[in-house]
Amino acid sequence: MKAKNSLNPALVVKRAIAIVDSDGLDALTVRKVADEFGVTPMALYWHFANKEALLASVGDAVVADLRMPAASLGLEDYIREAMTSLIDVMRAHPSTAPLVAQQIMQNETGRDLTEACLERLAQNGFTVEKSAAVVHYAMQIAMTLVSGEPGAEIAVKPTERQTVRAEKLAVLLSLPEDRYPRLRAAAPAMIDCGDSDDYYASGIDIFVAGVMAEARALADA
Amino acid sequence: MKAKNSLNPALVVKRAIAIVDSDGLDALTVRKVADEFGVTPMALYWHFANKEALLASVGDAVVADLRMPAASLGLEDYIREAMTSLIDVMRAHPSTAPLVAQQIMQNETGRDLTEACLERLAQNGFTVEKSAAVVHYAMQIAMTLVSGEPGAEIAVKPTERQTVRAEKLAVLLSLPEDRYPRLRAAAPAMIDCGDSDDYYASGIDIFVAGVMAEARALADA
DNA sequence: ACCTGAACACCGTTCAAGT
DNA sequence: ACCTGAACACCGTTCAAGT
Repeated sequence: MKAKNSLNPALVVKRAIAIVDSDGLDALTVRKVADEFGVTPMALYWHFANKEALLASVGDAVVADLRMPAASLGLEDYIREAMTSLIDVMRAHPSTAPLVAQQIMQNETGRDLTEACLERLAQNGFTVEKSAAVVHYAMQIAMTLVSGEPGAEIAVKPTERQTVRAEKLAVLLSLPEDRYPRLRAAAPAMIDCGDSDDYYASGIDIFVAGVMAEARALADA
Repeated sequence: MKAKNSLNPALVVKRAIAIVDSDGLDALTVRKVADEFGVTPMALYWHFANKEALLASVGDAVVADLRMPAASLGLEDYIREAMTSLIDVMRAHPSTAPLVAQQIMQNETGRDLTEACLERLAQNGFTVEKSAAVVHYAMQIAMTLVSGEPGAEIAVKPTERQTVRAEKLAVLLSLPEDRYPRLRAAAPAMIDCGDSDDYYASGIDIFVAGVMAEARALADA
């Protein structure tokens, strides 16, 4: 017989994050969470309206660690810091990245960050539409960088990642050398990005440089 | 009684794409496809090893329309054309974007496009690692731009999109004006990007500008 | 207020059998 | 070669009932 009040939303979310971290997002089922608490699946429905609500709570919990960049920063550094902050939060629990992206506007810090970015973009000549687009790109790109990190294979269980990587590499290396010399040479780098920090820094650099190019174009007009 | 040979991979994939287009990727189930052919779910397993293989075939079928940019183009225009080509292919069947991204290297045109991009990046001083990263970013960003197009709501059935959009807008407009003036002003643009072509052109511009900034940095070194 | 138990309508997939 | 039929191990979720 289980004690009452053994369940509460915060505890459930914590367990859910642990499951997602170890086995991927698809492994997060209502029944599995319930099992780990030694409780009936339906017990969770007292604390969450449905699975969607649980997923939203997971996203919100991960977003909670989001930090605001220093308010004194100019456009370029602010965008860079905002992206870095977002990515850092997602990297802590990579498989939750899609949930974080979906939940960010429901979170106070997420909204404050968005507002601050929109403010800086407006100050630099971006129209409302352009600003909205840039903020949207930033969130989406942060998510894909994390979800699609080569070598991380977020959708696959950690135990099987090595195998999946090896298979992918073998496929690329089986291509004819005369037709795909660059692809074969780049194969290891495409399957595993090597240094994660470099991978993210490079991605952020490209995005920030792109936004600044747009800013210059607007300033010239 | 059903006629034999009523099923073949090409027909099944065509039906699958139709289902995904009208009801989203989650609506694509083995049972639903079978139903539409008036056939047992297990009939599909003669033509496809499993659902994963069916999804791969769907991705491959959509990638098939990918076109190669003119070989004479320089780095900037080539990257732009490659991105545009990828995005155009995905926009034809937006909900399949993740499948396309996953399948692109299994497709001949996809590999040729990748090889050509890697070649041009190498000619412009990009290291193997940097080239691999840029190509990877391009694919991932193309996918998120399409999957995350504001107003498209790929995961939601077309009939419910209007409602979902209205709810999202209401949430943003309920925020306090003194704290979130920019967010409120940008709300309509964030929920619906208005002109899709502008949205994609702007996203491509930012990415290409970012890559060219990197190219200049490498040329200076 | 908080959880159980049985049931329902779904999944993908196996395995043996039909034609 | 191509498909059926029954079965299995999963899902999320409803609804009524227990304490």
